[in-house]
Amino acid sequence: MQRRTQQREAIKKALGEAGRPLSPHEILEEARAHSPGMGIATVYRAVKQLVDADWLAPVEIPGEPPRYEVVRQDHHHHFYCRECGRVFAVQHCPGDFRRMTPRGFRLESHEVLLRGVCAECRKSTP
Amino acid sequence: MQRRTQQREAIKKALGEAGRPLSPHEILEEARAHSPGMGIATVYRAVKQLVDADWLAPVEIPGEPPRYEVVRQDHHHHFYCRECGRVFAVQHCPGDFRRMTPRGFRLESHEVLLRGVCAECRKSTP
DNA sequence: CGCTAAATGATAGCCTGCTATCAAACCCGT
DNA sequence: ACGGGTTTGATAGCAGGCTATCATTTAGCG
Repeated sequence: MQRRTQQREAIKKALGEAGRPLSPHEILEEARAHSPGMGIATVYRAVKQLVDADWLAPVEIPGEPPRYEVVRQDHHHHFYCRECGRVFAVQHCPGDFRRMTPRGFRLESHEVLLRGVCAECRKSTP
Repeated sequence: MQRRTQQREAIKKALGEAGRPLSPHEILEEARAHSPGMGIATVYRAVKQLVDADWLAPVEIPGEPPRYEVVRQDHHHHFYCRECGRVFAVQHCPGDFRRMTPRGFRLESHEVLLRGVCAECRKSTP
């Protein structure tokens, strides 16, 4: 059976507090604040379990390792900052993707990725 | 200076005739029809040159090797068939991404990826 | 407590996509 | 047709992200 370990708690805490999707390495860094000495293997193991348990959802970005965010009900998309590499959730999906789908194709889902510079990076590098 | 070789011509022909973005391995397969015995290294070399020359544009898909399509003027997006893995260009971008951008962020570009099953795969696997 | 199965950390290994290397083949101006 | 620099094909090597392995530590039931 599943045990409640210091490490897994630290990982869940890190993801919950971040408020944005984190990569495995970001998770490791944040979680080490609560549980020093944690190894990367533990992060990968915990992430796999949490995804299987529907507590985490992967956020895929081309050419980047996946980020993971705590699952939420609302439909939303993401913003990728090319300066710091951080990913943020954004609201307001402009639906209307049926019309884009070619005749005869079955549309099952869609992804929107915004790219640019986040507010924090705009300040530091104007 | 740049020579006009059978292989590079075959690669350009394959990409031009495909009418959709191709991965390096797809390019290799198609180009071998025109130039048997071609090696994968030649494909990677040609693709790099053609991208630099603005004749090809990469199409990035999370967790997949990039596809490459002949550059075109119109703004468009892509459809990924989960059955055959082929990528297709689609029209009708639902603009309106300013409204999605968080306050203070600078939006520079956006990507829309539709996922589902293409017409051909719908027929063969209903 | 004491025990046992679960979890951890370190690290070697795997996988995939891509690049470097180099001898052989080829393009093309002369 | 010649010759020299370009291109090619084969393959070894690299990089990054992830998984497997295994001795050690630990949670938590009894």
